[in-house]
Amino acid sequence: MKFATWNVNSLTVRLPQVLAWLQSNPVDVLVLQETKTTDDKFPADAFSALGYQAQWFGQKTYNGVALLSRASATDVIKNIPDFADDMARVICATVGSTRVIGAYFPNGQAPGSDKFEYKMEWLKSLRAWVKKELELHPQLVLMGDYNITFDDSDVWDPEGLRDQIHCTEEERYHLRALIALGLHDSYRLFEQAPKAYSWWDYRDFAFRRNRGLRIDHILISNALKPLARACHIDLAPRKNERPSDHAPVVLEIEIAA
DNA sequence: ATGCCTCAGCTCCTGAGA
Repeated sequence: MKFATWNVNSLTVRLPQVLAWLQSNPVDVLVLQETKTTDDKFPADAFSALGYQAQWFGQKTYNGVALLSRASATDVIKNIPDFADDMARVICATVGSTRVIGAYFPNGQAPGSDKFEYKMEWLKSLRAWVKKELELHPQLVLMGDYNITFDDSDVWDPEGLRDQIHCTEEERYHLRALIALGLHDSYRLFEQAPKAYSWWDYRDFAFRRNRGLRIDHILISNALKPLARACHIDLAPRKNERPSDHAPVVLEIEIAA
């Protein structure tokens, strides 16, 4: 099976690119972030025409997530249970034998800000919930736009961005705490080229200069780790004419679809 | 440069993203 995550920065703008990408990359599960559209406008028919079922959870202007799958998705959860949130950030479902969580982690804006505080609270609640999900579902994939780098190797300018948003010790603590639940950064299970990123600022020719961050991750549980076969970031969509600022991340894993 | 680009919306400016 192949699992992928992509922050599309408006599904309205990016729908043709997502459909084209799925046709050349027929993954089994794709989770989307920043759909930025209300549920009544979600283009479910366009995905079903390509053979994908969809689960979606959106809102006006900001946030919004979706889970596309070839096989049917069951036991769907939207947002973190027991965490009151007016932002649409999480979609979770069982696909085949695997529990899949797609998440759009809060940005956090700046250390010390109210939004940073919200990010910390959200991360704490996410972890408590994922812990329970792992107990119920040993085969689990947690993927999405984490808005956190693991370490300097995920950052184009580690010195210049030290302690800046996405690179603070507090954020990285929460990321390591997720790992400590029994999860693995599937990207680093394989040899990767240096300076590999999943997001580049729209400004200042950042993509052309490869000034980016690796903030989109696919974490897999202990039970799935020995089955992982490959993980890569697909740079092709970032070269499109009107690209998202994020690139998709794809995991290949030896489970029957 | 509290700048640079992109997107949504009470749209010709502003807030937010990362």
